Amino acid sequence: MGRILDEHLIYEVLSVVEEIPAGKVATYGQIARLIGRDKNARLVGRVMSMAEYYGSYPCHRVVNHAGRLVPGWKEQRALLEAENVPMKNENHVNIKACQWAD
DNA sequence: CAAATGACGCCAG
DNA sequence: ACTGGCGCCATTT
Repeated sequence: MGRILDEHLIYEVLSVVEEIPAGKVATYGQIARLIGRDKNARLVGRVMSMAEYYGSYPCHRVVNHAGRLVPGWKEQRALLEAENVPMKNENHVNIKACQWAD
C-alpha cells in the first residue's frame, strides 16, 4: 500500500501540527484553513490517523471543533493533562481556554 | 457508477 | 450538552 493521500497535503498538515505549542490544541478545521483548504477538515483527520507512519508529531494536540478528544484513543487525555491543558470533562478539553491562537 | 465511510463543521431542535 | 441532518472530500465497497 503506497501513498494513499497526496504527499503535499500530508507535508503541509504535519508541518502545521508540528507548530502547535505544548499546552495548546488546534482543531481539524483550523489546520485545514491554515493550509488553504477550508473544506478539507476530514482529510486533516485522515492524515492524523496515519501520522505515526510518517514520523512523530504532537497529534494529541489536535481535537475537533468542540474540543472532543479522539474517539478510542485512551492515551490522549494523559498526554494533554501532562501539558496542563485544561479539561472540561473526560473526553473534552476546554477549547475556549486552550485553543492555539494562530 | 452508486452507496457507504470517516480523528470534520455548522446549524437547528 | 446531545442528536440529526446536510455539506464537504477522498477512498473503499
